[in-house]
Amino acid sequence: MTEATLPRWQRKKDARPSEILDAALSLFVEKGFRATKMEDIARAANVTKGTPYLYFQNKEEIFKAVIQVNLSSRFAELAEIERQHSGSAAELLQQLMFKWWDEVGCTELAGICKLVIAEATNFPELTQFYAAEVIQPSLTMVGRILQRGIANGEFRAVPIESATDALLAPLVLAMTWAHSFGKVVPEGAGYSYKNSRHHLAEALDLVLNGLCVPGKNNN
Amino acid sequence: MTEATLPRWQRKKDARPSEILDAALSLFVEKGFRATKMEDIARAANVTKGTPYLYFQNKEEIFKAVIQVNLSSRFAELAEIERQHSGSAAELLQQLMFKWWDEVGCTELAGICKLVIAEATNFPELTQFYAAEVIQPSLTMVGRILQRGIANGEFRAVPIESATDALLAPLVLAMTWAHSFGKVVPEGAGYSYKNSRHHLAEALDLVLNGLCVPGKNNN
Amino acid sequence: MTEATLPRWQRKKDARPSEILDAALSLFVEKGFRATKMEDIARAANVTKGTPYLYFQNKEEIFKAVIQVNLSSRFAELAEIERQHSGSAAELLQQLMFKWWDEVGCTELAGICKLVIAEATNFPELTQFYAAEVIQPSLTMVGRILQRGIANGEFRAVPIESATDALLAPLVLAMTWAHSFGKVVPEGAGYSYKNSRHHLAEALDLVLNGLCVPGKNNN
Amino acid sequence: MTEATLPRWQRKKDARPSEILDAALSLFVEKGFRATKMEDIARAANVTKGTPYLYFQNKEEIFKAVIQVNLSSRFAELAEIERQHSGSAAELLQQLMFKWWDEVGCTELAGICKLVIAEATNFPELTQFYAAEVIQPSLTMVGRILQRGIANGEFRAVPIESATDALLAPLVLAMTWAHSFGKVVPEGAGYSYKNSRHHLAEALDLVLNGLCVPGKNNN
DNA sequence: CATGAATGAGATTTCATTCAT
DNA sequence: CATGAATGAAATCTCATTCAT
Repeated sequence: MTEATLPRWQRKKDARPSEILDAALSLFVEKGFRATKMEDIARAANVTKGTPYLYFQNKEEIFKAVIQVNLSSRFAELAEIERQHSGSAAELLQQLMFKWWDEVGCTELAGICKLVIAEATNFPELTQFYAAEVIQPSLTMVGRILQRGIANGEFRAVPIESATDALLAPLVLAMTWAHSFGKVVPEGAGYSYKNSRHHLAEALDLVLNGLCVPGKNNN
Repeated sequence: MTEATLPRWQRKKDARPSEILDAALSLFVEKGFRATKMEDIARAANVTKGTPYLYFQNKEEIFKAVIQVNLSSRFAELAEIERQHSGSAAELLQQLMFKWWDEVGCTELAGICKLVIAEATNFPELTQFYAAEVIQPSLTMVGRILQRGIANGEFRAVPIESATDALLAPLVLAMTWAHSFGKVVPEGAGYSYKNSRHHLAEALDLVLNGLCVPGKNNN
Repeated sequence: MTEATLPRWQRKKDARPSEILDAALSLFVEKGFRATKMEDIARAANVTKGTPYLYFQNKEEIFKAVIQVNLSSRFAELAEIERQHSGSAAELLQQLMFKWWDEVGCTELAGICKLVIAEATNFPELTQFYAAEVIQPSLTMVGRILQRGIANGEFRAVPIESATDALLAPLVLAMTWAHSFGKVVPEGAGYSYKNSRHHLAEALDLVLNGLCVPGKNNN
Repeated sequence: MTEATLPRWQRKKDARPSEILDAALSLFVEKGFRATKMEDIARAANVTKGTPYLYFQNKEEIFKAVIQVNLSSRFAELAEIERQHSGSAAELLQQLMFKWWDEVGCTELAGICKLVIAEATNFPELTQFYAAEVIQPSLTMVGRILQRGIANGEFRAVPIESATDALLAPLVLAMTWAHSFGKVVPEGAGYSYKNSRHHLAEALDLVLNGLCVPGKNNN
C-alpha cells in the first residue's frame, strides 16, 4: 500500500490539522458533539477561531475526520497478529481483546465509541463508515477465530453470531460506560469500573468457559 | 362542525402531560436531547410552543419525566417476579431478561438507554437518577439471583460482578445499538439485530453454560 | 358634585374591580409595570387569570385606573383646608405638606409617583392625566399660598415658581426615593429616610426661613 | 468603492463598546430598561444583534457600564474643585451645582437618574453601585461644605442632612422630571423647565438665603 | 360572570461560520 | 496562512391575551 493510496485524511502531514483533531477528540469525548464549540476546539489547539476552517469545511467534517483518523488504522495490526498466531483460539481472543483494551478501551479513544452511538442517527454517513471500518472487521475477525476454534475441537458448535456478541459485549459496554456513567457515578452503583481490565478478564473467562467443549478446558 | 369551525385548541389537562412525554420520547430517541427542539416536541404533541411549559419547567425536566414514567416504574414488578419464583436461577434469569426485552428492549423505550449514555456527562443529575433508578436495581437483582444459584450448587463460584456484567452486556448492547447503528446500517455489517430475541437467547445460553456446574445442565 | 358626574373609574361599586386595582397597585409599586404579571395581579386579588379582563381591557388600562383611582380625589380636600385657613401662610404650607405626607407620602401610594416617573414616556396619555390631576393642582395651590404670604408681608417677593419648586422638591424626592433606593439601600448612603417626617420638617423650615422677611420669623 | 461593495460590517474593536453604550444610554433613557430591546441597541449602534454580546455579557452589564462610564468618573473632578476652592461656601455650592447641571443635568445623562430610580428595585446590585458611586459622594461633599460654612460663621447651625436634602432636591427633581414629564407635558402644567438653569439658580438662592446668618449676605 | 388551558408573538442569548485585514 | 470582529439564524423560555367550558 503506497503513500498515494492512503485515504485522504491520513495524508495531511502538517501538524495543524492533527492538533485540531486531537483537541476536537478530547472535547467531543468530554462534552459531546453539540456541546463542543468550535472556538473551544480552536483554543485547545492553540489557534484562533477561524483557523480550523482553513483545514476543515465545518464542525461535521471535523467530527468525521476525528473518527476516521483515530480508528481505521488499528485493524491491520490486529489482523497481522491473528495471522501469525499458532496457539489456541481462546488464547488469541484474550490476546486481541487485551491489546484493544490497552490501546483503545482504557484510553480517551474509547470515548469515540460512545460518541458514535450518541450521534449515529445524526450522521448516518459517518455511522456507516464506522460500521464498515470498525464494527465489521471486529465481528468478522472474532467470528473467524471462533470458527477455527470450533473446527479444531476447542469450542462447542455454538452459533457464531451470538457467541461473537457475548464475547464482545462486555468490552464494548466497558468502553462506553466509562465515558458516560463512569464520569458521573464513579463508584458505579455497586458496579465498579475501577478494575475494568481485571473485570473484563473474568467476564471473558466466563464466556470462554461456556464455549469450551466440556472436559477440555483450554483456559 | 365543519373544518372551519374547529377550535383552535382543545382543553385536555389530564391527557396533555403524557402526550407531551410520548412525543418527547420519540424525538429524543430519534435525534438526541440537544437536537430535539421544544417546538418539535410541542408540534408532535399537537400543541403550540408554549404549552409544554405549562406542565414542565424546561426541557431537562421533560427528559427526567420521560425516564421516570417509562422506566422507573418497571422494577417493582420485576422484583415481585423474583420473589415469587421457585424454579432454577437460570430459568429466572431467562424469564426476567425476556420480560425486559419484550417490554422495553424491543420497543422505542430501549432508546432511552442510548439517550442516557449519550447525554450522561451533560446531565450529571439525571445520570445519577438513572443510575439509582435503573442500573443499580438491575445489577443488584441479577447479583442476588447469581448468589442464590451459587448457593444451591446450580452455578460455579464465579465472581458476581463480572458474571453480572457478562449476563447483562448483550442485552444492554442490543438495546443501545438498535437505536444507533440499527437505524442506519439495518443489516448491521454482518451482524444482524433482526432476530434479536433469538440472538439474545443464544448469548444468554452461552453465558449460562459457562456459569453452570459441569455435568449439571439446568437449562 | 353628584354621583352621576363622578369620573368613570369611581363609579364601579362592585368590590372586584377595586380588589384588582389594589392588588395591581401593590405589585406595580413593588416591581414596576413591566415586571408585574397579570397572573400575579389576579392571584393577589383572589381571582383567576381571566377575570381582570372582564373589568379592564388590558394591563395598560389597569395601570391607568390604578393611578386615577388613588390620586385624583385628594385635592378637593386640600383645597377645602386652604379655603378655611386663617393663620399664616407658612403654617398653612406646613399643615398641607404634613397632611399629604401622612396620607400619601409615607404610604404605599407614594410609590405611584415613582411609577409615573418611570413609565412616563411609555404612557404619555396617562402622564398628561397625572400632570393635570396631581401636579398642576399642587403647584397652583402652593403658588397661591406663596402669593398670599408675599401679599401680606409674611414672605419676601421671591419668584413664585422657583419657590414652589424649592418647597415641594424635598417632599417629592422623599416620596420617590423611599420606593427606589429606600428599598435597596435602607441606610441610604449616609442619608437616612428612617425619620423622613422629621427630616422633611427641617428642610421645610429651612426653605421657609429663606422665604421669610428678615426680622419677621413666623415659624 | 460603490454602495454595492460596501462591506457587510466593519471592524472597529476599539470604537464598538462606546458606540454601544451611547446607543444604550439614549434608548434606556427614552424607553426604560425593560422596554429597550437588545436588538434596538444593536441597530442604534449600527451593528447586528449578536455584536453587543461580544463586549458585554448581557443587558444588565450594559446598564451598569452606561452608568459607570457616564457618571462615576465625574466626582474626582468635583472633589478637586472643592479642594482648590478658597471663597465662600455658598459660592462653592453654586459653582458645583451649575457645573453638574451644565455637564449632566441639562444633557441626556440626566436621564440616567430617572432610570436608576425607575429600575432600582429590579436591580438591587446596580442601585447599590449607584448609591455608592454617585449619591454617597454627592451627599458627603455637600455636607462637608455646609459644615465648613457653619464653622466659619457663614451659615446658621442647621441640621446637615436636612439642609443637604433641601439643597439637592431641586436639582435632582429637575433632572428626573425633564426625562419623564418634560418629554410628555413640555409646558409642565404651569411649571416650566424651559428655563431650568435660571429656575434652579433661584431655588438655590432661596435655600442659601435660609441658610445664611441674618445680616451677613454672602451671595 | 368566572375559569384556566392554550395560544403565539416576542425577547434574550448562543454560536457556527464568514471574510476584511 | 492566520486572525478575530462581526454576522444572523436558531433555540429556549415568557407572558399578555383569548375563549371553550
